[in-house]
Amino acid sequence: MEPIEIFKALSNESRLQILQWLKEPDRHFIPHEGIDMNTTGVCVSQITDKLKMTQSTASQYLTILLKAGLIKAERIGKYTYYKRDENAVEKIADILKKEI
Amino acid sequence: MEPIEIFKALSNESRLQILQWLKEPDRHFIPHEGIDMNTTGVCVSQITDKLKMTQSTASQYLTILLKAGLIKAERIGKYTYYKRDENAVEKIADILKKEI
DNA sequence: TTGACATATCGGAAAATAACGATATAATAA
DNA sequence: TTATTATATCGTTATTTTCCGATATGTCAA
Repeated sequence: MEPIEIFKALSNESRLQILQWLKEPDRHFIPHEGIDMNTTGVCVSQITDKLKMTQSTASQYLTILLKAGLIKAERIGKYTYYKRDENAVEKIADILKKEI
Repeated sequence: MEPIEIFKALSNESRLQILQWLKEPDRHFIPHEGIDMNTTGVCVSQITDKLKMTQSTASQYLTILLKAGLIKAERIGKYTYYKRDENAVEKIADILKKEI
C-alpha cells in the first residue's frame, strides 16, 4: 500500500481504462472458457484486444497494477485471470480522503 | 478536473509532502508577516525551505499542483501564498471511489 | 530610480516511463 | 515428443519527468 506507487499506476490512460473495464467485466468482455469474470477475472488476451496495444504492453501494465495492489491475479491452466481488488481501490480513496 | 493530471501531480513524493504540509499549515510552518496561514496560505520560500530543494523546483511543483486544481494561489505584495483546495481533494477521492 | 528580495520561467542533464518487437517460459493439444 | 497457444520478460528507442542553475519579472524600500 504505497500511495506513490498507486498514484503512478493510476497516472496512465490505458491502466485507468483497464481498471474501469475490470469494474464491470461482463459489460466489456465476452465470456471466456465458461469462466465467471466477476469472481475469477479476465485473461490477458481479452484485455490486450480491447487495449489495442501489444500483448507485451498489456502484460506489463497488468503487472504494474498488480504490484500497486489494485488488481489480483490467478493462473488457471495457460491463462492468467486478472480482477480488481475492490478493497484496495476503496482503501486508496480513503487514504486520499484522510491522510493526504 | 482531469483525473490523470491529478494522479500525475500526486505521483511525486515532494508534491505529496507539500499537500500534506498544507493540510495543517500551522503545524509545519512558522507564521509569516502576520498572515493567517489557514485562510491565506503559505508562501513559496517557506515551502522551499522545508522541501530542501531549490526555489525553482518548489515553484514548479506548486504550479503543477495548482494546474491539477489541488491548491489555490493568491498574490499579496511580493509573496504568493498557496493553500489546499479541500474541495478538490475531496472530489478526487470521490471520483476514485465512484468512477474508477 | 536603483537595489534587494520573492517568485516565475527557461534550457538542460539525468533518470524514469511508454510502448514496441523479439524471445523465453508455461501449459495444453496433437 | 513436438507444435501451438498464452503469458512473461528482455532489450530498445522515444518521450516524459525530475531537478537544477541561470535569468527574467514583479514588488517594495531607500
